[in-house]
Amino acid sequence: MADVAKLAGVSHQTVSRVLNGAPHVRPGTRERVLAAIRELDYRPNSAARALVTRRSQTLGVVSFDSTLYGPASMLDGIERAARTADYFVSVASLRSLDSRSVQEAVDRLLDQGVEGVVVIAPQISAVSALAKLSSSVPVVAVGSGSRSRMPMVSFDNRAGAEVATRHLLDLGHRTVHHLAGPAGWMESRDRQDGWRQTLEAGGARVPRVGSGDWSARSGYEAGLRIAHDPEVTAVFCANDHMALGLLRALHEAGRAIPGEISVIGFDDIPEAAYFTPPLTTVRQDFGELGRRALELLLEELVGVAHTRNHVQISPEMVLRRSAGPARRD
Amino acid sequence: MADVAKLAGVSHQTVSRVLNGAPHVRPGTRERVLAAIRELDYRPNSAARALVTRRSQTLGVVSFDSTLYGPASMLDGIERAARTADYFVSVASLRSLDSRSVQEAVDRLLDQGVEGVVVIAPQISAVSALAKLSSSVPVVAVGSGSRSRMPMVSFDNRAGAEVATRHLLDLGHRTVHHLAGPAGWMESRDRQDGWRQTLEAGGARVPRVGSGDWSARSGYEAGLRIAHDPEVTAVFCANDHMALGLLRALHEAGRAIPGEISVIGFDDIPEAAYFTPPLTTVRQDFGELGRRALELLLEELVGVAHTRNHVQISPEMVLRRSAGPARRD
DNA sequence: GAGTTGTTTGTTAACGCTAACATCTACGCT
DNA sequence: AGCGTAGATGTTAGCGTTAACAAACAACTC
Repeated sequence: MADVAKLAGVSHQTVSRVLNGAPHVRPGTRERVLAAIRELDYRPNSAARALVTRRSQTLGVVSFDSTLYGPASMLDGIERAARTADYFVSVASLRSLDSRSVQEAVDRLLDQGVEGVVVIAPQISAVSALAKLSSSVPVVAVGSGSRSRMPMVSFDNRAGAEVATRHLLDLGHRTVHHLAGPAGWMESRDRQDGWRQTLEAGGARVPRVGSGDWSARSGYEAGLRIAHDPEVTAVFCANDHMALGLLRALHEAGRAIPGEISVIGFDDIPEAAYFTPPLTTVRQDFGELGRRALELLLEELVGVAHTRNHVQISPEMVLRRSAGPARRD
Repeated sequence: MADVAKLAGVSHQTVSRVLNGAPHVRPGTRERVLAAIRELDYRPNSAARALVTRRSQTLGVVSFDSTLYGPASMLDGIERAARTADYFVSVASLRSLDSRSVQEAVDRLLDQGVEGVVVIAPQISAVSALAKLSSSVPVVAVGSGSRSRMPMVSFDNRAGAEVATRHLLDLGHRTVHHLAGPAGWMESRDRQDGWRQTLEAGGARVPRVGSGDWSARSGYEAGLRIAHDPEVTAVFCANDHMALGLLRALHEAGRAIPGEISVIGFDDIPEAAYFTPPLTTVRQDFGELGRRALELLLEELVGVAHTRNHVQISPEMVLRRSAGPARRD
């Protein structure tokens, strides 16, 4: 910076002024400084700036399995939003979701000097870990739906489950089976609750729930178990991947979809439209979720009075061909 | 830090010494300092440290569409590897893949003071942008396969295409059609080259290639076009998503798979095993790829003599049910 | 023309840390 | 005892930036 100042014939402070767009710099001077900067290919040192301003311009994201479509999309949305707000994004992905790991990841980020943290951690344990995390910086959770006091943005999983279940009931199915996600996940719980409530409200019998681990494999295994159960005419799966596995198992067992069994998923992953048959599902806009999370974090950062601590986004049903009317026999 | 020093009754330099594990600190003193650190919940300021050491402990990753399974997995692999090497990772995702965007993203990262950059940028234009990028820090490209001088790690896409094509030929198919990826991508080009060479080596006719944009939708559209072409008995798709769309279109047209048409994909995404039918494909271990890229970057960072500038990983064929023997009629 | 105001620039002092050197102790050797 | 040596600690000076203040100058006002 001293070099630039010398070349432009001004003091280093004036250089700093043009860099930061401070007022009261004569246009001619500004030009000379800019020219010197280009000439020397000068880049301000962010560490020095961070040291004196006490702002790192960096936000942290801790993510669980960023290989999955949901987390990856949220991360993407967060990054995009952060960039437009002129922040950098540093990621820390978790190996496992116990509260120690979450703590550790947040610590790591804090050590780096992030100004705020977004946690993509849908497990109940993770959120409770966060709740007791006395962080020096704002933290917002995303993708979960707990009732904790922590700021968070999530989908209305319950409402999503309701429309899916209702849709099936309206199609004439006597009841709807449910393939839930793994225990401990907020999404699993809320979707299951929504499903159950809808069944009860509709006066339908509530069958035993199966559960998987979100993977297609686990959906397949569940499918094997129910394929020959004549009771089952409609299944609401907690996510599309499991629905895919279920479809596969049903297909192998020779069951017609939706002729004999209707299936609805959750997420609307890009592939869902090309399953056999194309999957009726509940769409979540993960990118939007990430964006909103960052928005909320930014608000906390500037200390806006808590307008709204929880943001909920409504899911939207996508009708395709895997769900149809119940057979009248 | 001064507070810690005072509490422990030592100088700030001694605190620095225990923080950095410097030798010549009496165990008793170290204990007192550690206790003071815990007591005050002190965290070293990374900006100050970066300023004086000139090392940010941060690596940058620029990624194209981190929503896709491949990039997301690589990012994940990179992050994990970076963490074990005690680096932070900062991400910048691109909107588009023109050379200006790449330039911009790398600049952004550089402004932040990263010590090195991994670019997940499979487009030819991106790599050529990198080549002329005179960066002050090491850069490695990943997932591509150009012949440029830039350090990079990639899959041997050509070899992958060869085994897939050969497999189909060995199954008795007179020739193999190809559904290529979009123009401008290194993966598209290399896979297509591998396919073509194998056909030529086997004395088979080289049919016209179709091409998609990696999406299931584009695969579906291509499928619609070839579904009624009796010439087509085997298709090698440049990725699994397009294969999924193709499968769908073929299914709708009533073509039996693999009875009438065999299909092979590329990537082995987690869902591939549950397609209808389960997809024979070529597996890429994206996580491994990311890890290796980081390894290479780390080597550059410590200035190891260029042992090997290009790392290539061999893909592996995964046999499932979508490819079978040609009908003898 | 002296005082007042506003614009433009420069000077100095941090920010929190580590590197380099300086100092002080304890110990062993002759 | 005197000296050298190594270990343990302290002191000082930066790293590159911005904040706060100071100074110089121009343009007004009355």
